Amino acid sequence: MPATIQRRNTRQRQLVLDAVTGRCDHPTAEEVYTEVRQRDPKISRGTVYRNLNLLSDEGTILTVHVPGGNRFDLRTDNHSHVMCRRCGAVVDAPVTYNAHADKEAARATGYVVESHGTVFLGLCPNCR
Amino acid sequence: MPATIQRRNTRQRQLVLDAVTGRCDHPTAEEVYTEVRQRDPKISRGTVYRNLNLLSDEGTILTVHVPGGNRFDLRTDNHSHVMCRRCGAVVDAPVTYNAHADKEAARATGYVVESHGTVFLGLCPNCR
DNA sequence: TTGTCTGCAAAATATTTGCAGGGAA
DNA sequence: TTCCCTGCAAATATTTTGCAGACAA
Repeated sequence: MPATIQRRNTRQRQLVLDAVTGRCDHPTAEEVYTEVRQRDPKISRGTVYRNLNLLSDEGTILTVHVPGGNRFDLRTDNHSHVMCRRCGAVVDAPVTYNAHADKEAARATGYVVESHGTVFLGLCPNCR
Repeated sequence: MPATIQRRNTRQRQLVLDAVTGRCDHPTAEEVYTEVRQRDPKISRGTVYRNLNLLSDEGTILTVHVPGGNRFDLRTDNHSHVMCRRCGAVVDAPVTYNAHADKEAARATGYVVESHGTVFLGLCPNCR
C-alpha cells in the first residue's frame, strides 16, 4: 500500500486553482486554459487538465458533469446546477440537497450510494 | 417556420432502436454500434450516432449524461440513475421524481426550468 | 420522382499520456 | 538530491459532418 503522494505547490497549479476560484460561471477546461494562458503564455493544456483532475480528486474543486462536457466549480459542498439548453450557461442552484434520496436509491438498487448530482435543464433569462 | 421533417423508417434506424430497447444496461454509443454491427456489419458509426441523436430528439429514447460520456435509455419518463464509480455500470433508480424541485430552482435562479436529471454515484454490488 | 438516409472518410472536439528536462522541498 | 511536475507532442476517445449514391414513400 503506497503512502499518499507528496504534492508540491507549483506556480501552474496555483494559476489553475485561481482561475477556477476567481470566477463563478463554472468554466470548462478550455476556458480555464485560456484564462491561465493570459497569466502564463507557456502553460500547456496537459498541465491544465492534469491539475484540474488533481484538484478535483483531492476535493479542492468540484467537477460538474453536464451535457456537452465537464465544468469546474469552486464550491465543493453538495449542491445542484442549472444549465441553459440554448447557450450552455451553468449557475449554482440553491436547492435543498436531499440526503434522504441517497438512502432511497441505495435501498432500491443495492448500490452503496455516496452522493448524487442534479442538473436542471431549461432556459436562462437571456435565452428565454 | 419549416414544417416537421418527414421521417423514414429505415432498417438501420430500427436496428439502433432495437439495440437500445433490447437491453437494460444503458449502453454507450459505442456499445450500441458494436451490437448493431452483429446484425449488419455494414452499418457505420455515423449512422448510429445520427440515429441515436434523432431518436433522442424526438423523445423515443433518452440520453443520460453521466461522467465518462453519454448513455442511452429506453425509458423516457423522468427518472434517476445510479452509476458505479469503479466499473461505470448504470442502472435505473426508482426514486420519486421531485417536480417541486424544478419550481424551487426556477425561483432561485431566474431560469425557466423544464426538467432535471439526477445521477447517484457509488459502488455497485460487485465492486463494493 | 422527391428528398431523407446511408456508408465512408475526414474533421472537429475533448482529454490523456510518454518522455526528457525543470524545479520544489 | 529526490522525485513530482511541466511543456511538448503524439495518442486516444468521442462525436460530427461533407459528399455522392441508395432507398423509403
